[in-house]
Amino acid sequence: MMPTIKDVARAAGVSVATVSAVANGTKYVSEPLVRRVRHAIDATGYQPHGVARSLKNGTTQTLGLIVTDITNPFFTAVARSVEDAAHLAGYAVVLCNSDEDVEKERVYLQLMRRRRVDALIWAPAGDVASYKDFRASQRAPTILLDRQIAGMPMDAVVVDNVRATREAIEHLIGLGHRRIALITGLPHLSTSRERLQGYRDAMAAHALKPSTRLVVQGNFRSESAHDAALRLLHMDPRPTAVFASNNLMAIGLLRAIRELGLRCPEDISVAAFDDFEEASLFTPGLTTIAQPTIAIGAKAVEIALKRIGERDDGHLPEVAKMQSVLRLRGSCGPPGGGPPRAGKRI
Amino acid sequence: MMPTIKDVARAAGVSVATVSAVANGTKYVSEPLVRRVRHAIDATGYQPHGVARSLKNGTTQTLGLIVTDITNPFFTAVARSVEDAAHLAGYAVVLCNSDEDVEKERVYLQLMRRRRVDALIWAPAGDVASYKDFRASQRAPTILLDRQIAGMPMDAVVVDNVRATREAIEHLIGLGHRRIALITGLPHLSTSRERLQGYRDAMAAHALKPSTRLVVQGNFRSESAHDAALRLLHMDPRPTAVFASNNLMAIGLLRAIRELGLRCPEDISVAAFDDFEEASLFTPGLTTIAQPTIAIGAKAVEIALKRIGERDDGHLPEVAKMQSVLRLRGSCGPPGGGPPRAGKRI
DNA sequence: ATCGTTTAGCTAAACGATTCGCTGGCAAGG
DNA sequence: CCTTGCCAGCGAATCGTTTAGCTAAACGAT
Repeated sequence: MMPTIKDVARAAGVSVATVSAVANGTKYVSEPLVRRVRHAIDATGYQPHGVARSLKNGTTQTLGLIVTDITNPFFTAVARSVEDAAHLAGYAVVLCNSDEDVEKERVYLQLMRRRRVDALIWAPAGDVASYKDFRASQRAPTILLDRQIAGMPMDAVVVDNVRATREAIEHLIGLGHRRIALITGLPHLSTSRERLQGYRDAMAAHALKPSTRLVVQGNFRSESAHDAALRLLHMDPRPTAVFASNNLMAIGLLRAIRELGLRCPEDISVAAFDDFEEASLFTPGLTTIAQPTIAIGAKAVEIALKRIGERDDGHLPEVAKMQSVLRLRGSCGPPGGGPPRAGKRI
Repeated sequence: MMPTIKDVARAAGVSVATVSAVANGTKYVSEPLVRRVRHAIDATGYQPHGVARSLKNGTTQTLGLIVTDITNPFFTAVARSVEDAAHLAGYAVVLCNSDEDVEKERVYLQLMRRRRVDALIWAPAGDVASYKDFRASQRAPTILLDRQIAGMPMDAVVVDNVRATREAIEHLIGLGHRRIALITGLPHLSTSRERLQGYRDAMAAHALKPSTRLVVQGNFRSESAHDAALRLLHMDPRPTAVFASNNLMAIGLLRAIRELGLRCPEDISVAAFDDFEEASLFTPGLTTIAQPTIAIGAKAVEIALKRIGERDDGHLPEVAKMQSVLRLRGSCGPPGGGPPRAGKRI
C-alpha cells in the first residue's frame, strides 16, 4: 500500500536503521549513504507513519482542545490561537465541543485518554462534583481554559473577570446609572460567579444596593438572555442599563431591545462581556470587555508544552490571569437620554 | 505507567487475546471470564491504547479538516457541523487553518498524510497548478469543501453560487437598481468566479452592461473590501447598490459606508454572500445569502465515510451542490432612497 | 476404548517505526 | 604480523494492540 521505511531501505540497499537515522538526523551517516537514502525516499514517496512513530516514542504530538462550542466567537478566536501555537511547536489539535454538557464532556475526556493526547486544554462545563474521578483517571497534563474548577487547583488560563466587570459597571455608574441590571451565566461556572462578583463590588463601592430583581440568570446562550431581557425591560421602574455576561447573551439582549422598540442608549444603555468583530458595526456600537483571546490561547499552549517537558508532575498549579480591556462604544450613555458625555463614540 | 491490556490480562488471569475479545466483543467468551475481565478492566482503570490499535487496524478513526480560517463564521459553522457528524460516527477531527496560503497548505497536507487520517475534508486555497503532485501523493479519500479545483474532478460539497448570486442581484435589479457594484474574492477560487458569473448572468438577463469599473477585486478579507468600497463609493456617479462576495468583505464594506457617513439603504443598498448571526442586528439588517452550513458539513462527512468504506477508489467524483437561501433584510431598498417596497424588513 | 468434532482460550506473529548493542573492517601502534 | 580501538552500519527487540492458528478439554458416536 503506502511505502514503509522497509521499502525505502530495500530501495536504497541499506538497513531500516540507517533510513531512520537519515530521516531523523539522529546519527552520523556517511555522505554517499545519505544521498542514496534521500534519493530512495523521494523515489518511493515515503512519508513516515506517524502512528507507528507515536507508538514507539510514546508521544502523539497532539493536543486535545475541549471547548463548549466553537461557534461562540470567543472560543473560535481562542481555538484559532491554540492551533497556531500548537502547530508552531509541531503539535496537531483535536477539537471537541461539549455544549456545556457534562455527560458529553465525559465521553470526550475519555476519547482524549484513549488517543493519548500529550496534553489537554479544556474549558470545563461542570463543577468539582462532576469531576470526582478526574484526577485518578487523567494522565496527561491538563490546562483549564477560561474557567477554573473551585476546589480543584489546576493549571489554568483565565481572565480577571472581577476586575473587568467591576470596571465596566463603574463606567455605567460614572455615566449616572443607578438601576443597573445584570444577566448572569450558568451559576456553577467560575466566570459567571466572578462577573457577578465584579458587579456587586462595583455597586457596593458606590453604596448602591441593587434590588435582587436586577440580577437575572441566563445560561450563556442567546435565547436565555432574550427572555431575561424581556423580563427586565418590562420592570417598573425599568433599569437604565443592562450588562450581559457574555457575547451570545449580548445578542439576545439586543434582540429584545430591538423588539420592544427601545432606543439605545437613550432608553437603555448596554454593555457586555466579550468583544467580537461586529460589535463596532451595530448602531450604536456595543461597549464590550475585550478578552485577549490570542494571548489566552498562546498562554495555554505555552503552559501545556512546559508540562509536557516536565518529567515529574509535582508542580504547583500555574494560574495565568490575563487582563482584558474595556472598549467604549456608543451603547452606553447617561440615563434618561441626557446629553452624551464627551469622548469618541462609534 | 498506564495500564496495558497485558496488565488487565494478568489481573484477570487470562490471556491478552481474551481481554481483547471481551473489550471489543469480537468473539464469544464464557460468562465467568467476561465478568473477571470486566472487573479487571475497572480495577486497573484500563483504557485501550488508541495509537497501538490504529497501527494494528490500519485506521486512525480520524478526519482531517483544512479550512482557510476557522474564525470566518462560515467555516466556524461548517467545522462545528463536521465535528458533530464525525464524532457521531466515532471519528475525531484534526483541524488546520491554511490562511489561503498554498505553502502553509502544503505543510498541512503532508501532516495529514503522516498522521494517516482516514479521510480529508478540505477547502483548497490554490488552483490546479498548485496541486500538480497531489493525486500521486495523497492516499486518503479527499472531499473538497466550499470550493472546487477547476481541472481536477474530485468529490466536493459546494453551494450553487451562480444561482444564489444571480437571485440576489436580480432582487436588487427588481428594486430598481442599475448601477450595481460587485466586490469579488480571490480570482482563482471557484467561489469567486461563480459568484461573479451569477452577477454577470443577472445583469445580462436584464440587458444591463455594467461598467467594468463596477466590478472590483477583493481577497475575501475585510480590509480588502473596505479599500475596494472606498473606491466604489467615491465614483461619480456612485453605484446605488454593492454586493460583497462573502461575509468578511461585507463587514469591510459596511465599515466604509459608515466612515463616509452614507445612509443605508437610502444612499446605498448592500447585500452579501454568507449569513451570520449578527447580520440581523445591524441597522438596517443586512440582506444576505445564507448557506446551509450544517448540511454542508454533514454532507462532507457523509461522503467521506462512504469513501472510507469503499475498497476500490475507481468511483466517479460526487459533487453535492447545496442550495442557499436569500435572506431579505433592510439593507436593500430602492435606489435614491425612494419609498421602500412592500414586505417585511428588519 | 478410540476417534472425530467442537470450541474456549491461548500463543505468537504481525502493524511500522526507533534504538540498543553488536559486528566487522580498517588504521594505527607495538 | 597481531592487537587494539574506533565507528559506520546492521539486526533485532520493543511499543500495545488484534487476530490467525493452535491446543487441549469435553463430549458423542462408534
